[in-house]
Amino acid sequence: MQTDLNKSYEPAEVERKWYQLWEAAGYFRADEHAERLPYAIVIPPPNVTGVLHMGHALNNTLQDILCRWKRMSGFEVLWMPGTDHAGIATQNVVEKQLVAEGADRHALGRDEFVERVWRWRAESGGQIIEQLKRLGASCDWQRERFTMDEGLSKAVREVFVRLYEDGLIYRANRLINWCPRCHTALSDLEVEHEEKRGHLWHLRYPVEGSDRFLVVATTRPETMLGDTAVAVHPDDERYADLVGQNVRLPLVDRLIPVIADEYVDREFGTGVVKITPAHDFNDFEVGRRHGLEEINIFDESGVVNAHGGPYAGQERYEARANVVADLEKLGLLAKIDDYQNAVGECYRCKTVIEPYLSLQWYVKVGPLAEQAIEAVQTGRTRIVPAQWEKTYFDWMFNIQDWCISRQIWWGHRIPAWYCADCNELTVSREDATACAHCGGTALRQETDVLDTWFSSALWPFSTMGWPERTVTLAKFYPTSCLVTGFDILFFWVARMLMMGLKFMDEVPFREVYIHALVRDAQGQKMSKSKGNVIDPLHVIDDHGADAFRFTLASFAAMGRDIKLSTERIVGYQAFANKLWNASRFTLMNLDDFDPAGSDLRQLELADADRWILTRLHEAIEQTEQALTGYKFNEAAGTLYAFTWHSFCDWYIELAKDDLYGADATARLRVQTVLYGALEQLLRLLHPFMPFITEEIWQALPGQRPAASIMLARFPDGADLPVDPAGAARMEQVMDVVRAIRNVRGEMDVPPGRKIAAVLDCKSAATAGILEQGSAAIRSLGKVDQLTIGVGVDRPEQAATQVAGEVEILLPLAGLVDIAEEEKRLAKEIAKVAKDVELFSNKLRNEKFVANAPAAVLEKDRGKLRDAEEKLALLQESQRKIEALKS
RNA sequence: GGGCGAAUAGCUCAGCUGGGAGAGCAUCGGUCUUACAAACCGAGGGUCACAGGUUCGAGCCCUGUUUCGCCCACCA
Repeated sequence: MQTDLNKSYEPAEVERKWYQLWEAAGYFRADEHAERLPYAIVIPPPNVTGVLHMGHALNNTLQDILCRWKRMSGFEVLWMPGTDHAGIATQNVVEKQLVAEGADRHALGRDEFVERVWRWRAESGGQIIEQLKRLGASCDWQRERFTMDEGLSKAVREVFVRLYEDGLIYRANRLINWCPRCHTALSDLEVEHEEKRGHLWHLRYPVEGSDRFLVVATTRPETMLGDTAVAVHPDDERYADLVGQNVRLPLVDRLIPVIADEYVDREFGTGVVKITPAHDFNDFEVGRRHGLEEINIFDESGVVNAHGGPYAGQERYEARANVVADLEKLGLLAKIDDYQNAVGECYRCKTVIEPYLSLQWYVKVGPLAEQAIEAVQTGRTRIVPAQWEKTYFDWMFNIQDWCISRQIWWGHRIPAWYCADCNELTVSREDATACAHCGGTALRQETDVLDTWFSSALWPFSTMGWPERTVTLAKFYPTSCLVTGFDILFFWVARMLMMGLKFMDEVPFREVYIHALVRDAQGQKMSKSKGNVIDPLHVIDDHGADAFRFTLASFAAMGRDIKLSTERIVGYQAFANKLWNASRFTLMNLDDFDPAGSDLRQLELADADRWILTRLHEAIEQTEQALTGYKFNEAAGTLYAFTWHSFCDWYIELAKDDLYGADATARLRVQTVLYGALEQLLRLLHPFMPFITEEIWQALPGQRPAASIMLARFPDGADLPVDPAGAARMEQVMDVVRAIRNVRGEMDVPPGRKIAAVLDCKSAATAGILEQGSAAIRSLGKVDQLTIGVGVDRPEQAATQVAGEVEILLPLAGLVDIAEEEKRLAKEIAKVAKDVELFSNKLRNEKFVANAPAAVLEKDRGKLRDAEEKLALLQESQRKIEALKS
């Protein structure tokens, strides 16, 4: 007995070997000219700055499972990979480098800086691609794209210009979310609201020409420098007489009006609100309604500007402290309450957002959203699990125009040029050289770049060569499925739907599978910039990629959070090891076996064979079905249970008798079944555990139908001889073995100790079945003297157990003492008696009998019958034991 | 302020359209039985968060409550 497999499974070497081979052989490549039906997935492009974290690992494992499964199922599979330029995140990374070198981007200048970012990318960007390969991702790497590629940039310009020409892109001077650290505008989505402890300051504003004060409540006292009104509710009688009058704004000594506006909540605070149109979204609206001046008191770093008078030059929090102190000195600080409210933060750097008045570019999303809503409503794109459709609709129905301009340097520069001569705007696909309006050549390009998500939104078609009408697009668009986390449902999924429908007249994907997020121990979302990531590469190093992938697949069912446990990974590592050893066993016994010379379907099978093949058939069907419904955990569970508990625990053990016996025909039969079952099992497992399955598959004897398991066909249950009756017979034999083991275990009979057993059957048929399975009963039950029959001679002193139609009698002589058996019987009887009680009560219930479906009734009646019979037999034994004792 | 999710064995979690509560790990007992001690055999362990309701029957459906988490939102 020998095998090519090492004594223990060493993932590192195996993984490296096969991945290299697969890639070199071109097995990941998609052929757009192929006849086969297409199956396409575009990868959610990780940030080029990214390092593989648990979220990526889960996301890409699931995609790889789908791709490998579909590839094996006969589809032409395109898994399109690539990375995202991640404007702000990447700029931040390079800026930090510059700072470390004692430089900054402004000193470098724009062109130089952008050059530097490209260089950074060439040198250290995209390491995540290599990490995805460690995971086993079968992407078509030759097609790898980057959102700043020439082709994708062309797509971005085309889309921008077309949207502009359609009136769906416009500029507006509004209050936007400004990050004072990143120095750029952000979209609403890019602001994260964080509940924070703060204060509510009550400030007293003197009413002009009176000795009265109006007390306003604010969470941001420093913004009072930019107040241009004080507002009360129109129906608030307390202040009715003051509307139209002025208050004198302290510190800056400016007269501002008291206005009335519905926006004010009379119940909150004092019912008086200071209005700072340039630094608060509500106040901005109020200001526009009342024609108030908008005084911007900050510069782009959040430092008070010249409008802040004496506070000019102070950072906003410094100014806050000083304003409060100064007001207090003047006796104008009425009180300070503790207060908790949601503060907006930059999603990239967590700096508190400053509402900031500026001129920005917007996409008018209403018309685009309409189509995208309809596409999901009509099922042209299906979101799985469907609960997310509600979230999608809620957002889409209330969607706001999208601020797309960013004041950073790394990204797609907006293709718009300003004419110095006529002041008009030229928006152009090509770099403009002359004004489209006056022909002037004194043009200056817009310095803003586009939101990174603008280019991401085009990903499903820009990566396939759009705006050219490529063969790739014709073959693979719309894609089959998008696999992603819910955190980017709005950022990305919704926008891809809008852009796909607008520019391709077709949804970008037929299905969206939304999986849970992997969070850290605190339940915090893991993210690239937070630095709270756990390195999946360590997991792969320690436990192997296959075990890791299998773990992730098993976790995939969870609603929203996944807290990865090392224990589970260790458990699945043991599973990989189990598979490895079962394969070693099989191979050890196949040296004289040639698969070509023997066919499963031609064999005269034994019940054990029928049983394992029937179970395998079920496992195949269940796996297929689970994957179709994106129930990765169910598929993993099915495979785990079949492999370990059916194939290893039972079939391999059953096989040993025939493998080591004298009957050459029996040996060949079992070899054929072992080989066939294992070979199919490997293919079934391959999408989940690509490396170990390939390693074992390649070690199998004989000729295989494909050069790699990843090119082999996914198992088809129809190829297997299925025999439920044979399987059921085997189950009867197994029940007897279980019963014997149960008694042995309960009585602490050492596994090495052989015992005698008498099986008293109710029918000759049952006796016949057990006779067929007698070898299994002997070897698995560790029985040396076995008697099977109907109404056989019963030993005087015996431990009794009942399995279906069989009474199992294990002679006690010399085995254990009677007291032990008495205890065991009492326990067993109590258990069965509970069953009898349960079912007889149930069946005595007239309403139950009247209402329950016939099938349920029949089942319960059968269970009651079985329990009663079992109870009677056990009680009979109990009586005998009692008799013996006395 | 809306919306969503979670609550099941000591731990981490499954449980699909309602029909006698499951897995892995951990625990206890017995084993180095020639693929595997990363293993084998056996056992114990749950008022399915709480309170009502619908039903012959509820972990599952309905109502309410509590705790935790997330998303969205312009109440200073």
